[in-house]
Amino acid sequence: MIQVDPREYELEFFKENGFVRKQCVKCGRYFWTVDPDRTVCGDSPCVEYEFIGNPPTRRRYTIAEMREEFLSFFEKHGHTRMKRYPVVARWREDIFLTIASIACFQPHVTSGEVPPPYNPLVISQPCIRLTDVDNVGRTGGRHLTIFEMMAHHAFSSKDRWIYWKDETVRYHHELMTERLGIPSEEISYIEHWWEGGGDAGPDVEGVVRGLEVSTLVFMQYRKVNGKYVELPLKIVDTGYGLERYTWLSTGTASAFETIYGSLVDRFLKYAGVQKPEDHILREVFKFSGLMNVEDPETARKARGEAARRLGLGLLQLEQLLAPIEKAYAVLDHTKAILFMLGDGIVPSNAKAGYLARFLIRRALRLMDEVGFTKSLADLIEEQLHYWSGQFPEFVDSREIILEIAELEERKYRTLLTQGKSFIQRLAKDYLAKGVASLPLEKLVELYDSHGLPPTFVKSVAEETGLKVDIPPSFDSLVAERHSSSQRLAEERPDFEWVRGLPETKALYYEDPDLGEFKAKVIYINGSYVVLDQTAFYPEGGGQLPDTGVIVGELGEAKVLDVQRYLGVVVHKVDKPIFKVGEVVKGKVNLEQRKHLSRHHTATHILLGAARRVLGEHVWQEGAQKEVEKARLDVSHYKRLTRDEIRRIEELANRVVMSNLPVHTFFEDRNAAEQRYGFRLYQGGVVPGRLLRIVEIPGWDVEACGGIHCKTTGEVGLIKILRTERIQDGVERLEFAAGEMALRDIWRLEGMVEEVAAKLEVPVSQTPKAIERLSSELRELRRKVEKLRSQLSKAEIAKLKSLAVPAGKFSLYHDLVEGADVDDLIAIASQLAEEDPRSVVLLFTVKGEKPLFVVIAGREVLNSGIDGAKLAKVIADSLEGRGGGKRDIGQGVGKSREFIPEAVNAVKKLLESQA
RNA sequence: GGGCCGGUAGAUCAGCUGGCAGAUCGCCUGCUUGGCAUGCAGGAGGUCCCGGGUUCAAGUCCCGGCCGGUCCA
Repeated sequence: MIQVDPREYELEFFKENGFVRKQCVKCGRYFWTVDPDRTVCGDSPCVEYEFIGNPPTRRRYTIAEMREEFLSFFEKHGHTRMKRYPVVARWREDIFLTIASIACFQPHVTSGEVPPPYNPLVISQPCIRLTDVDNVGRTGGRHLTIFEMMAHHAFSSKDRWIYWKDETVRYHHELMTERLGIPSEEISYIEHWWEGGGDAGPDVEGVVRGLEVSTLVFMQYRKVNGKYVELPLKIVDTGYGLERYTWLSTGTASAFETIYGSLVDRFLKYAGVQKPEDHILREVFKFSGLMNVEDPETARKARGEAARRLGLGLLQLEQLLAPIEKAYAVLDHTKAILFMLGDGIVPSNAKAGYLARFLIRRALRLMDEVGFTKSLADLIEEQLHYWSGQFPEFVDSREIILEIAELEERKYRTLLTQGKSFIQRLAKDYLAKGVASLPLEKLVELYDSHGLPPTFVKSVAEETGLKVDIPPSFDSLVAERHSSSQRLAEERPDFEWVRGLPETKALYYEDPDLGEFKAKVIYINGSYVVLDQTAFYPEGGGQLPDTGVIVGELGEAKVLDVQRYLGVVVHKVDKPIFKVGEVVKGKVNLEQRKHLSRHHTATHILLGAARRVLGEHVWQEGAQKEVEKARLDVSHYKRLTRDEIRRIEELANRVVMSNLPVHTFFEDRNAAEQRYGFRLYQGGVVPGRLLRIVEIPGWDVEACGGIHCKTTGEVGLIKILRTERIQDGVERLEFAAGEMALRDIWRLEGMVEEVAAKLEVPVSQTPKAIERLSSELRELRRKVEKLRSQLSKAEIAKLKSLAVPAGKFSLYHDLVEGADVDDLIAIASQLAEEDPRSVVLLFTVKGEKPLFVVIAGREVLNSGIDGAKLAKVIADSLEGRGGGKRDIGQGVGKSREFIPEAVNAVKKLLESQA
């Protein structure tokens, strides 16, 4: 803990209103209060939840009422009310989920690069945090995976001062006391230091009757190499827990009754769970502030105290609580899943999609443990209905949300049934081998590779009789398997040297058809040239860079690569023939540029088509535009059907034929976000205050730096070449546009023609011809099979009359021309079985070399001569190689001339066994 | 993005350290029965995912690809 200057917390507001600074006798933290007699901070665990059954507010609130109370309060105080952001943080590359209201404004607003959309502003932002997932349900609602963080934010700079600590606490206090009616002396402000995501600052935590309801953070430092550097902005980052405020106002036993109202009883009914009496729950959850599931000791203490007061045994109490805790967690998880799917996350084995799947599987597991009679989709539908008044946006995507939920449940069920039989087989194997308990390594593998949780493995395996121990360190063992996997970052040339150069004027934006331009060389670094302006498009947005030439006084140099760094365009040329100050002429390969821009515009058209055919959950997950072809990765929860691909293709080509204009323009980030929403960020994170917008009116709008056609008609034919599933939940469309599409059709045509030529039929008859060919092949195979067995029978009959005596055994041998090894094996094995006192040695010839198979009868085997031994002897005589095992020997020799020698060798060997 | 696991008959899967491709269910035929369920006997059904390589010999080992699953960030 760092030493914080106590003056950070000395606010005018505290002084004016008679607050005193005290140190909690229990936890030692400093806090501010108007009650001079207070000795404890008022937070749990120093006190229990005193608001349960005894709310301090003037009246009870519902979630919707509390949210409105908060938003309108700050609106009245000059804050602009903002719409919520999605729970999936598509505008950020460092986190997948929106974990706090301030996350909406990071990194561009908090860094000072982009001004906030409104200042000051107020928002109620749904947030998802999976870090406390194990606590959900057990702590009565203190931990939730999904919650709304109500917040007022103010971003102050030297030029524009909004407000800072004093006003923040004033607002907070006024809301608590005057609006909600909480007595001033019940509110404590605990001094605290906050750090997160590299930013830091002092904060105070607002606490009432044991419940921490708000955190008021004053972000003002950035931590660089362990030192605190002042930020250009002073940021008021508050967090008011909507669910906690509402809970505080109702004083129900747990927060779940407050948040989910009528849903609680419905879910309990579906689960067949009898709710423990209210006084029991109240006693229990009064102590939930003490609990942290990761530390079993705290849980034991909290539950122990509740059990003592209730006069129950600890075990008895835990058993009583287990089902309802799980039902509570299901309530929470299904809401979080609704928001995740509703905001467009497609469950997957990677990225944000994985988090959705993780939570879905956890919900299903809990549902099974409690015994829910409804499906996950049913429960999510109930949630959708329950929240539809406050979040009407989910109603439109209802069908897709439910379909995904059904699909995920089905996948999970298959995993379990298949996993179950897999574990049973495994258990039997181990038991048969005399192993009494499952090796730990196998347990880890079952989870890591097959997704089978250790508790599940244990219950299945122990039914079969195999013991399973789950060590407490299980999770870290899994982590260990993944520790050696860091990939090296892709080598990129270091362009740090451009720092300080003026930004290059981008002629390619002003006129995409500009092929020739004059410019001044302003810097040279080896083979890298920087000009004052350029028409060469640098690589970006998945679009490859332009090529062409730069002509100077000493001649012409090819442009091999073009990159942009800090607004400076760097041209890599093949010959360093320029000097600073020289005026040069650039010539862009417009032919190639045209292909790239067709592919780029086609990508936008296709994305719009995919969204219309597949649904609103479709997002661009990646794209690349090359000269010959391009690819677009989109999120979707199942494989594309042929029909869907056709419909996308058809729709896209209609847009082409409608010849819509393609508008490109720069717009202020906030204005663009308000106007078009987050759909803008298809290509990923885009920095900067101004966004370049590419709009195909009525079809698609994206923030995109690429070069586009001026109308959709210029794109020409769009042809999807193939689709590929690059990971669960992401489909890749490979396509070509314009001339390149034509070329691909030619390529396909060529292939069909080639096939037809080889089949010697017209193109139109190729399918039939192939069908005939393959059925003929099958027919012939059968015939060959039959003939072979006839051959074998004949050979057996022939051999029977040719037995050669060899000591007390006999030897059958022959060279079967035209047979292959499989035939020899069939013949030999039957003969050897019929005559157990024999050895069968058969040859065939492949090329010049003799192949042999040898099989010994049962009694010969008993005498110690087996296939392996025989093969060795034979191979030696043939000067070849061979081997085998007891049942069979085979090998190859150098020349067929040695065959008699080999036969002799075997004969001698048999005779020697007198 | 990375790790791990898997792909064998219509389905579920065996197949060890390379050496004759299997089991169960389902399907077909016959028998048992008044009919059905069942039972018994027989039978059909295979590009061992694809392409290379190693080897006397590859479902098995190695490399590449395709497809599926799963875990982690």
